[in-house]
Amino acid sequence: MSQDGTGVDLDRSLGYLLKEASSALRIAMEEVLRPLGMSVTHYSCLELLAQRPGLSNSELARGAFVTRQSMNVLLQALERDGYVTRPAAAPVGKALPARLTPRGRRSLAKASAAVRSVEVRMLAGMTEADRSEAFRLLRSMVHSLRDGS
Amino acid sequence: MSQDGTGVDLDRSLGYLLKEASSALRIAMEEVLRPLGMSVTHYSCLELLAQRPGLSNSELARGAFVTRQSMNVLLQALERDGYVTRPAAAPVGKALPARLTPRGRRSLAKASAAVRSVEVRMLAGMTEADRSEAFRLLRSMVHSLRDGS
DNA sequence: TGACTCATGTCAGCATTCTGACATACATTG
DNA sequence: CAATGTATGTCAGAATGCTGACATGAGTCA
Repeated sequence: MSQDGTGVDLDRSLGYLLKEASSALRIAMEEVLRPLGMSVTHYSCLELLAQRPGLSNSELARGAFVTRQSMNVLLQALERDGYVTRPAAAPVGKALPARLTPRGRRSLAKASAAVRSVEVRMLAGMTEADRSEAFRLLRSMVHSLRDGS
Repeated sequence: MSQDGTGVDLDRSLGYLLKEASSALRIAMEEVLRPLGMSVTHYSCLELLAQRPGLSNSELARGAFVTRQSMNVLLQALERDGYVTRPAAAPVGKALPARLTPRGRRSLAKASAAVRSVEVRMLAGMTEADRSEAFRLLRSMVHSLRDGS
């Protein structure tokens, strides 16, 4: 509530609002994924593999915004439980291309529907033009942040 | 890259882009806060207390988007290290109003400057109108997500 | 007043993610 | 060819956050 001129005013900070939105989205996703026994990262991994079969552990990590070490832990569990398969040896380099098993695909189907409903809810009240604007603005922020100082 | 009609297309998903932007912001903030020995939640707590002195543990937790249990751990450490003070007994109810010590304020000053530079960088390339739009759109998403299905 | 509901602080245990480190595979460059 | 730089998979340990649980204080309502 205060305004001392030197601090970051949270109520006017786009960064704070961005974190708030992201937090709300994460909570909503966890809510619908919990009944399926799936975490957000878990779902992200399966969704990435469905859209881009053959992604490596490191690529999946970047796509899910976690470290490759974290993704490795998850991938090993998914492999052990039969949702994902990886070849024993790398066809090239060290990267092991991962693929969904039929079981993984079935598991993803339910989760994907649940997540889609969250996204639909999030977009409620926004026009098509709004969504385009949101895309443009978020892309701009990502780009500026990635560019380094 | 694929388009099977049933899945969520990550390249066109506003939710995915929101997560990407939030991740980029978090990484950028961690980068500038690390030299100060401060985590994002740590900084958030101090910033909240600077702007709204007397916030309770639970209120700080909501403001920093963590559970009150997590904030409690942090708050106890901050209290132990002399960045924050809380009265021994609650003036009303069980809520203990926390306040920054001079040391806490000094520590925050550097962090706040660092974080401000990140936000400035994120906003580079956006017009004033863009920022207003971004506010409106993000607020709309938060509101829709909070409203429940 | 007594029963109920809700918010809070806090403890304990668990899950997830991160940082640090190492070996390996490929590309680039001298 | 040898040296270097970059990317990868993986192991180990530490940090961080979460869920579950309990007791306490305040408000509501019959």
